[in-house]
Amino acid sequence: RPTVCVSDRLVQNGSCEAVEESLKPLPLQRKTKCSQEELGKAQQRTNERETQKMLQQQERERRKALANRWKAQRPEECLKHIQAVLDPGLLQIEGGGLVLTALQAMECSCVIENQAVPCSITWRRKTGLGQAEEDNWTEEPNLLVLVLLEEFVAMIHNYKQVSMEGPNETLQSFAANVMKKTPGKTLALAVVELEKYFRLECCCLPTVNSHGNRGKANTVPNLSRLDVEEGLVALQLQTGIQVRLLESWKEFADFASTFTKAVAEAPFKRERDKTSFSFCLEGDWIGGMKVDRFGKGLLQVWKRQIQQFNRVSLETANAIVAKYPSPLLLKQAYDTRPSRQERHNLLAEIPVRRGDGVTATTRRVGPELSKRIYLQMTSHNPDLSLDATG
Amino acid sequence: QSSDRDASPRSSCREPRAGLLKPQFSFHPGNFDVILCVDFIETTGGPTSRKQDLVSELQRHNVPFSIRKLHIGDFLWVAREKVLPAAGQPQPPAARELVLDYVVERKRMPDLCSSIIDGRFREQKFRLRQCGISHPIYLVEESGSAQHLSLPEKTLQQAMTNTQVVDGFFVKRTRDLRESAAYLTLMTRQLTRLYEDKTLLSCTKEELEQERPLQPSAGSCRLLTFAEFNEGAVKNKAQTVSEVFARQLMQISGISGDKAAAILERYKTPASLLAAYASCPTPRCQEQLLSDVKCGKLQRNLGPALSKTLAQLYCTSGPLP
DNA sequence: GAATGTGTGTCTATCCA
DNA sequence: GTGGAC
DNA sequence: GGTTTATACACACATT
Repeated sequence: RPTVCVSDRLVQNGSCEAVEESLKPLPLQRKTKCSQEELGKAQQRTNERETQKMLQQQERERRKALANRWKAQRPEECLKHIQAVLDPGLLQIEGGGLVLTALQAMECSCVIENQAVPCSITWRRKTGLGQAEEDNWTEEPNLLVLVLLEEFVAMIHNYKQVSMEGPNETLQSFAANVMKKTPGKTLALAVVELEKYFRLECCCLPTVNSHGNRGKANTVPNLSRLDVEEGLVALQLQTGIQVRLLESWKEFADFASTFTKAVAEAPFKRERDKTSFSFCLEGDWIGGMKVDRFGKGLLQVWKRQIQQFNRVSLETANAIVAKYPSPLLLKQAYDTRPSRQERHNLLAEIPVRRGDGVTATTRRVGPELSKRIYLQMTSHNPDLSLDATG
Repeated sequence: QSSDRDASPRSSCREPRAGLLKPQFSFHPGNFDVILCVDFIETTGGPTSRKQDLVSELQRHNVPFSIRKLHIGDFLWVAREKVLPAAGQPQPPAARELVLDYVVERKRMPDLCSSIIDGRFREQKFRLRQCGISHPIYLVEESGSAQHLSLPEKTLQQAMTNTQVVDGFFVKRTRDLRESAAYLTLMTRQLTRLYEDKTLLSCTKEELEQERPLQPSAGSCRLLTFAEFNEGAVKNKAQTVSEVFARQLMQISGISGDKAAAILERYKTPASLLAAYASCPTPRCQEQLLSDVKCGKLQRNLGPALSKTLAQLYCTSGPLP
């Protein structure tokens, strides 16, 4: 199907049906016994009003709750409903405290908990459904993991040594383990002070170590930046995971803050993208025409409405609007044409003057555009394709 | 190494048209090469420019590449079938090409700035998201981001992280053009390894949109022909009545996407709206017809002012002011 | 939305009869 | 508890 | 006669 974003908009109407339901039982009753009838009427009115009030209040409260939840996702307030969850391992690293400081400087709450993944950050959002104070949070589908420099270097090195297919951990296996522990989450990695490692690797002699398998065995000699890039590209192509290389802990703190903001604003932006028309962002899109309270400018609006069709030049729109200076006049013209062919070609022969003076060539609107405009003005099928060759 | 026919800048930039009409074909392992495609703009900034450095770097790394006019993205990779020269034919038949599932948008910091300001940034991301390629990549060159750009450093970092977190794009940061070339080189090599053992099936965009069950780990994958991809990124898509109606509504100031959608929710077509206006017993009723249409977030009234303006537009029998 | 600031208009709230 | 406010 | 208070709050639109 064509790329229209008229797509899935929320249809949020629960109130109308209920109201109509309550208004239904109102048939007239014959007068037989005055007192009873009066009583019944009164009862009916009372019940009716009670029902209406109840439903109205329920709907109003529901709408307010929904509105508040939507407001909570706006860029300005969304951070206030977010809490960042830091693994204590982060704070035990030198410079890890900067992350806590940076996050606390933002207007989001911040807690330290043991995470399933060491040195990771996750985020929670207040649902807003909680009438009881606090405690209902939903996990955001994001996970940011700080990879210790030594482990990162080791994993790059292990990937380089394709010969040894032992238990040596690579970025891929590391990522796989992380995602196994946190199903359904989008993983992002960060590494700090890799450049410092390279500088030390150059200046100082390579510290040759026994090939200890597990992590803490440190710097592997002769790791080049190319090796790192190789490993990163491999990780990208095999898992789609991206690794942020940072020069300092300050940069990591800034990145964590930026990342937090992005996570907080993500639902808002995604919802907007869903429920907005794609053509608003098209490069040649022009904003609405200003029109005063008595209709000055509506002719320009009408002309620009004609230009919303594909392949309509300014001159063509001018010609059509000159012939039919309002939508209603065009519709009435269609109504007075008895045959379908006449309606299709109503605008086809309208002359369109192109160019200036000597080079002026006069053509016509043409049957193709004429038909498209006819279909647009008269069809009751919203999904009808105007460009279909039928 | 395998220097491509199109690798020389002076060689022809013909774009293979084969494949558009062919319903389906496939490449089998060993019968195709992976080639990096470079957008024409990335190499022709003029002789005074340093754009040729990229070509030099790619040539220095023996990267098989081809320079073309890409209608979206700056780099991508195609699998080109190996064609055997037919007997007596000076030129082998036109090689068919399938575009791999990765596309790169290169952005230098000044470009990123201007893109964000004039709104092209969002538009590009939208087009990349639905161009038919599953893995868009933003290649950002932060050439000493300390430079005074028209936007603060913090803003740009936020934009890049948003692209990663919100849009789900892969964001590769690079220090300069040389590192970018190195990245493209590595990508080319590893993509070659990734795809060389797979069976590549040609596929249309429509088929791809309904289901793409094959992830890059499967033994085969369905890919667009380069011709369909590149043409599809520029051609005007078919319009529907409701889409054009929404665009028409938004021609008047004050009618935004949410407002137009709310109106469309009640009257999905110009005909139905005109019919509703015709059913109104009084002009007063016409003015208020859309006044209580619930708009946007949750059910905010369109209001009497816009309702009246719309009534004027669609109910005025004589010429419009 | 990049981020922030500016003006149109509705919306919510009172007070009071 | 409704509805207007100049 | 036929519009309407007063404040807050959005939204559409315009700028560094």
